[in-house]
Amino acid sequence: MAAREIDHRAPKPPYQQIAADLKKRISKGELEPGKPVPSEKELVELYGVARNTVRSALTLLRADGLVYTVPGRGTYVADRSAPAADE
Amino acid sequence: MAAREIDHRAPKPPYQQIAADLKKRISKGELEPGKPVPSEKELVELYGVARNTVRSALTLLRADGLVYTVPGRGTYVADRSAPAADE
DNA sequence: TTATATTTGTCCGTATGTATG
DNA sequence: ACATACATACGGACAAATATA
Repeated sequence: MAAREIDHRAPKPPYQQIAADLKKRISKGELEPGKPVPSEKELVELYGVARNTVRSALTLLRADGLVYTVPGRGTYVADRSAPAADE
Repeated sequence: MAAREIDHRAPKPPYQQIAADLKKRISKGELEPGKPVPSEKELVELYGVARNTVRSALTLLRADGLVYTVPGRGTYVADRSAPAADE
């Protein structure tokens, strides 16, 4: 998988572009429920941004309930049948 | 107002301690709805942490709908009658 | 138990951009 | 143009959780 392009001069900041890209990959089924999203380190290399930027993107996906994270293990695509609204 | 103490060795990380402290001050009425929370710069000096740490705390309060932020102006205590669940 | 590797969690310092007044 | 305040990003560091050897 080639590096995915991030436009640092686009109106949308990189962390939002990355979040949108990952959302698309999830909705397309490229990233399947229960399976891990690439590690932060891999996403850093994939998008060519800093780790904090990747983490900001993942924070958005978590807020949307699209993924969940297990410390020390990784971040996984959430199961649609278990929506995480709030609480 | 003396510096508010943050325990860097406590189980809760500083940004959570700060969020909890600000929540308490809001619930006590020390920080009133519609009125500004201290600026990030002031919170940095008050708690003796980095700006990013203060911002992490404010992000939690925003997620709880307790405060809202206006770029270039400041962060304000939300009005309880207008709860911001999501969207 | 200890050690090591991987991954996420937290924090710091700094730089630059955007919005407001 | 300037000052203030928040937004985003970079890079680096160490801690904590997990898994494996």
